[in-house]
Parts: sequence; C-alpha cells; structure tokens
Amino acid sequence: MSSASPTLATPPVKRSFREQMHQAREDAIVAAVNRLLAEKGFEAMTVDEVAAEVGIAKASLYKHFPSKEDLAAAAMVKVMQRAQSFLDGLQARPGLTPLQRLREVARWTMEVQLAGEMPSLPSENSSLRAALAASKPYVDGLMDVSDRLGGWIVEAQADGSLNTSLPPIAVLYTLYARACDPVLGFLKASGQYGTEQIIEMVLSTCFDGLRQR
Amino acid sequence: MSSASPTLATPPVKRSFREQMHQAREDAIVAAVNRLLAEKGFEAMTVDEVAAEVGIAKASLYKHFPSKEDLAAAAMVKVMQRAQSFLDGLQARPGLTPLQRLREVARWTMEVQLAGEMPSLPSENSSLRAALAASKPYVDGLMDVSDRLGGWIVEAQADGSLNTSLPPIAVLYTLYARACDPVLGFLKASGQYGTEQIIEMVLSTCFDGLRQR
DNA sequence: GTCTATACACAGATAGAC
DNA sequence: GTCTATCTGTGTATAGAC
Repeated sequence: MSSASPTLATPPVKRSFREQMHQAREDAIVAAVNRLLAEKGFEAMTVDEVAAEVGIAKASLYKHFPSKEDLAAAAMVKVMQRAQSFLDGLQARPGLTPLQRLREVARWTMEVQLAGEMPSLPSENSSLRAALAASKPYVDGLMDVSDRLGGWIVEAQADGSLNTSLPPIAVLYTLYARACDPVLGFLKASGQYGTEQIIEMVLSTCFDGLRQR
Repeated sequence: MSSASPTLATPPVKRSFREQMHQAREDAIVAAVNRLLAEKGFEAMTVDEVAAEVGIAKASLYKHFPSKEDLAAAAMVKVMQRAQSFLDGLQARPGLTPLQRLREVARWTMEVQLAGEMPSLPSENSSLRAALAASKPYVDGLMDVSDRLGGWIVEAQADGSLNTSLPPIAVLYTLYARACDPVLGFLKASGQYGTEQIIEMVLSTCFDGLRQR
C-alpha cells in the first residue's frame, strides 16, 4: 500500500527489497505459529518455542508482534485468508452445485487439519478470544466466509439437496466444526487408514449420516 | 473396600464417618475440577482456581492428589464411571434397538456437555495424556465403554439400521467426538435455541446427515 | 489434614548494546 | 531489527506450624 518516499536518495528498489525480507520473516513467524497452534493450542504454545522454530531471538518476535495474542491472531487471519482464497476458486467453477461446493469446503478444511495447519479453536474464556474479536481483518474474514457459505446453504436447501428441516446456521456451524473434528486425528492415530480414506469416511458421516440410507 | 482395624479402641462408626467426610471432600474437589476442565481445559485451569472453588487451601489439595495431572485424571475417571453407569441403565432396557441405544448415548454426552460437565480432551502432546494413559481405571473404563458401544455398532450394522460402509471404529470415534462437538456451544451462544432443540438438531446431523433424505 | 508462607521454575514481556 | 540479559508475574509444588 505504501510507496517509497520520493524525497529520499535511497532507490525504491532497495526499500522494496527490505520490505520483502521483512515480509518473508513475518511469513515464517506466522507459519511457525500456525503449526504450533495446530499442534498444541494457544495456551500450551510458548513464545520461546515460536522463536526457536523460526530461529530468531524472542525479543525479535516482539518487534514484529506486540503480544502472544497478536501473534496467534495473525496466524488465524492468515488461515481465514487461505479459506477465502479457496472459496474464490470454488466460485470460479460454475459447474458445481451448491451441495458440491459445501462438500468441497468441508474436504478442504479436513485436508488442512490433517496437514497439521488448522489451529484448534480457543476455549470460551481464552484471552485469544478477545484478541480475535478485536481483530477487524479476522472478524471481517469470518463474516465474509459465513456469508458465502450461508448463500450456498440456502441454495442447497432450495434445490432440495440439503436437509430443509435444519436452520442454515446449524448447517454452517456443523461445517465449521468439521474443521477441528478430532475424529480425523483419532483415525490417523489408529494407523489403519490413509488421509484420503479418512477424509472420505468423515465426509460420508457428515453429509450422509450414520444411519443407513 | 477396607474395614476398620479390630485392634483399635476407636469405634468403627467414627472411622467410617471420617472416611465419609474424606470422600465427600474429594468428591467436591473432583466436581470442581470437572467443571473447570469443561470450562477452560487442562492447560488454562489453575490449581489455585480449584482450591478457591472448593474453598480450601491449595496445599490441602496436594494432600489429596499428588499433582495437577492426577487431579484432572481423577475427574476424567469420574466422567468415565458416569458413562459406564449410563450404559448399565441402557443395557437394562431390552426393548431398545442397537441404533436407539447409540442414539441415546450420543444424546447423553451432549446433555453432559451442555451442562458444562464434559471435560474437553487434552491436545495430543499434553502432559495429561501421559497421566491418562498411565491410569488403569481410566484406560479400563475407556476400553469397557468402547467394547460395549462397539457391540451395539456391529449389531446395528447387522440389522441394517447403521451405515454398513463405515468401519465400526469410525462410527465409534464419531460418537466420541460428538461429546466435545463445539457446535453445541456455538448454537447455545447464538441464543436462538434451547438445549433440547440444540440436541435434536445435532443428533439429526449426526445420524441423518446434512443431505436431504 | 488444614492452614500460611515460601521455594522453584518458567512464561510473557522489556532494556539496552550493537 | 537483532541480539543477550533481565525483569516481573504467576503457576506448580512443598515446608513446617498447628
């Protein structure tokens, strides 16, 4: 968004390079936070671990992000952006039915979780909750995603492919919950199934239910 | 299990009374731990909070339980025992089909969770995990519950009421996961539905699936 | 067994040199 | 902006009187 100051003698190229380095460093930080957040959750993750994984001093982290909460919030925003990008890609495929889109979204969240990149959600009274609620990019992203999914949900109910007796918000929350469903980890830990099999099974239980059809 | 020593002059009644007091105190402790475990999880729960809620000094807690992990493990064992008692009650009702039994189990776990009494499961690398794996009562209880549910699952698949393309273990894990499904909390927080409505909706998504039947 | 007081460890955050 | 060194609070656990 910001351009190099024209009054300075330093060439814009150099400033851009430094900004690129800065951005790359922050990306590395956010990626490490994301991974640790998925692995152990916000409370159990320590800033020392983040610093160690990135390979910089802890004090340097605090030059980039003012607190542990902001660190985690940045990772959550990043995940939300990835989700938005995925929805963009889905919307660009006109051949899909609304139900197919919802199914693809669920599949994507499960893939992200099995890749160890889906942060587990903070408990109700966590300090992270306040930070997320105060983060405009996060809240805006969440609302955007919810709106788009909500649109597909009502469309799928209108065309008769989705259970019409469920309120759309219940469907929406059910899809969100699949992103952190521990069933994936349980089945993975059992060692009997590959990631693709696991995802197919959980997708089946989610959309088709446990009862025989 | 233990009886008063016959060589002592103190009447057995008194010893029994003190044991009752002791047991009542421990029950109060476990109940508080259970509630806090459900509310904020193992990492965020502090022993100070437990002591404050029970109304005794922190050091007294450590006379009853040697560590925070043992404290939490005791609460988990208690929950497992409650589950076993519930299964006992279900088995005593011969009129129920296997599918109905499974549905009642899912309903019970959701009721417990909405009552704020279902501890959230520890993350993969938590110190609580090791304590639970080392707790014979817990592991035994978990295996007993799994065996009984597993029996009903294969019965329900045999009588054609449960999806036969799913491995029984996937069904089992799916039921376990419903016990800590965040959807319940989401819907509760939305303020639009009562607990009974919420449970019916989640039961529907679990057994009937999101797709229209 | 219950208490007060305290030891010990560690996590989040900062100071200040470079 | 990065580092080393440090401050500060807090959480688990224990000592020791009663």
